[in-house]
Amino acid sequence: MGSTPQSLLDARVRAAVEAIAPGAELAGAVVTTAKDPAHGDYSTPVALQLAKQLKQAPLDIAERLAAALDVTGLAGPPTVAPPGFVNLTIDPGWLAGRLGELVGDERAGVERAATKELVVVDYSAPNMARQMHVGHLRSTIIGDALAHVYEHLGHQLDRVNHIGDYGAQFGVLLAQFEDRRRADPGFQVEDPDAFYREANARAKDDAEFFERSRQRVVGLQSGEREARAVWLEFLDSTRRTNQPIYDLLGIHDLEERGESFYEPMLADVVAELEQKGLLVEDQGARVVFVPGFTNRDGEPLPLIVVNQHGGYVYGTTDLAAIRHRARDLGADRILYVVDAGQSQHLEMVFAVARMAGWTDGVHVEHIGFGLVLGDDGKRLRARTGDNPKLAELLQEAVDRARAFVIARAAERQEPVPDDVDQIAHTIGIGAVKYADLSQNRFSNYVFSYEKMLSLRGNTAPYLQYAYARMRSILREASPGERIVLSEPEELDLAKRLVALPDVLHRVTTDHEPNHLCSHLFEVAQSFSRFYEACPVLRADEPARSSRLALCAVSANTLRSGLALLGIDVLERI
RNA sequence: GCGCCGGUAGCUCAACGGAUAGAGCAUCUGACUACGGAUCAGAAGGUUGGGGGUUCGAAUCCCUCCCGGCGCGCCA
Repeated sequence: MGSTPQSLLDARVRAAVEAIAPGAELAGAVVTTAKDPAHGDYSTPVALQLAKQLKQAPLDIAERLAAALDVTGLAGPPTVAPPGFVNLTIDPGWLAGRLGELVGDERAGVERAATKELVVVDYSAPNMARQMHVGHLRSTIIGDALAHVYEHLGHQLDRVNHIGDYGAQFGVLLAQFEDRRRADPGFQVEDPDAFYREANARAKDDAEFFERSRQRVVGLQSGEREARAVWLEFLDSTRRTNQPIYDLLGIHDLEERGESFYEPMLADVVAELEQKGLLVEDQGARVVFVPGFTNRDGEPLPLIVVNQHGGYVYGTTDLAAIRHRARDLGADRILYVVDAGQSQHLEMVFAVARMAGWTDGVHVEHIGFGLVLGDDGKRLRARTGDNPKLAELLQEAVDRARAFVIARAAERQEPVPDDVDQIAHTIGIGAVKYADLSQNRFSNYVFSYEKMLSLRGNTAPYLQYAYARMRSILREASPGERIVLSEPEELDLAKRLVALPDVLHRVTTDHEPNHLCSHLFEVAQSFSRFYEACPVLRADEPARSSRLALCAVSANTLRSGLALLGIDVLERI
C-alpha cells in the first residue's frame, strides 16, 4: 500500500472528516472501489455513516465533506450523489505519472511493509508411509501462495512441513514391517497405501498384534535402536515418494519439521500445563477442558494431552509446535493451512495455547479449505477407489498440456517447439495451481482438467497467453518514459495496474488467494481490450512509446502476480 | 443432537454493510488486408434456499427453518 489511489484517498477522506467533524468515529469502509463507472473510480459512504452520529442530513454532510476534501493532483473534483455518497475519479495525469514509476519496476509497485514480521506458515504436511492426496495438494498450493505474498511484502518467512511422522499409527506400521521382514529379510514397502491398509486391517482384527504395535510405539519413543532404524527407513521412503511431487510443483524452500521434531519438548509442555493448573485427569487420560467445546452428548470436550496409556497424541505435538513457534521462534503470525475438517481440533489447540499464555500478541489463524471433488461430486478418487496418486494427477495435467501444444503446432503447420516439455510443464502445473487458488478456499471444488486447461476464461493458460503476447510486443520495441492516457481502454488498464498493492494487502487480511487471481484475470482482460482497441507498434502511432509502457507494466504485473501464486510464465507459447 | 463451512444466472464461481447483484463457461449475434483470433464486441440469462428482524441501506449482520458437505474422547 502507500501509493495506491485507494490508500491515498483513504488518508485524505479521513483528514477531511477530521476537519468537518473532529473526533467522529469511522466504522467500516472509508473508500471503496466504484462498481458503476457513473460513480467514478472510488467512492466514500462516510457521510451516510456519520449522519446518525452527527445528527445531520447525510446529503449536507456529503456536501461539506466534498468541500473539505483536498484531492488535488490525485483525483478530479469530488461529486456528491444521493443519498450521500462522495464520488471520486482518478486524475489521468496522476495515473500516468504513477505508471511511469512502475515501468521497469520488477515489484509492480508493491512496497515492503513498514514493520517486518516473522510469519510461520504450516502447510503441506503429508503423513509418513502414506501417499499424499489432493488435500495435501491444496494445503501445499495455498500455503505456498500465502508464504510468497508475505515474503514479497518484506516479511520473514518460516515455511514448516509438519509431516505426520509420530504417534500410534506408526506402531502398527512398525509391527507389521517387522513381521514381514522376519518372513522375508529383503522385504520392502512397494505401495505405502496398501501397506498402511494391510497393517491397520490386522490391528483391527488381531488384539495381540494391536497390543504389540502399541509397545512398538513405546519402543520408538524411548529411543530403542531397532525401532528407530525402521522408522528412519519409513521416513526415507516417504521422502522419496513425495520429492517428485514437490519437484513437479517447484516447491523447494519448505522445511521439514514433523511431529517428531517436537518430541524433546513434549514432557516439558505437559509439565507446564500441569504447573499452570490446566491439566486434569479424566477417564484415565490427562486432558485440558476447553470452554465452549462439547461432545456428542453435550458434555465438555477436552483436548487430550496424554492418553490413558501414558502416550502422547497429536494434540500434544500440536501444542508443542505452537509453543515453539510463538515462544521460542518469536513468531508474530502463525498460519495453519490445514483442511477444514481439522477446524475444531485446531481451535482447541489455539484455545489451550491462549490459556497457557503462549500466544499473547501473536496472530494465530487456521487457513481452512474444502475438499477436492471428482466430476461425480464426491471426494476425488482414482479408478481403483484409492486416493489418486498426486504425482500421476499432476503428470496428467502436464501430458494434456503437451498434447495441446503439439496439436496446435500441427494445426498451424509449425514445428513442435524445442522446449515443448518446459512449456507443457509450466502450463500444466500452472493450470492445476490456478484452478485451486482461484476458488474460494472454504468451499469444495470440482477437479476438472478440461476447465483448468481451457484457454478461455479465468484460467492460468489464459493469463500465460496474455503474458506471452505482451512479451511478444515488447521484444519489438522499448517503452517510453512519458505516458499519456487518453483512450478509455488505456485508462481502464492503468487503473487496474496501480491497484495491485491493495489486493495483496487484502490477501494478507483474509488469506484468500482467489482475490489475487481475480485481479490478475481482470488485468489480463483489460489488457486484451486495450490490445484490440489501441494499436501499439504501428510506426505512425503517436502513443506508441506510452502504450509500450502499458504493455511493460502489464507484463510485470502478471509475471510477479503469478509468481506469488507459485505459477511461472512463458516468453513464448 | 451439537459445531464449523457452503447454498447467488442453465453450469462453475465473484461481490472487503453501500448505489441498477458481477465474471467466466455454455447459448445466440457480430468482428480476422492491424502488433499472436489461444482474441475481442454485443445479446440473453436472477424472488441471492424459505421466513422474520436490525439498518438510511442487507447476498453480506442477527434469529429461525430447509438442503448439502465436513467434523464431534484417547488415529493423525
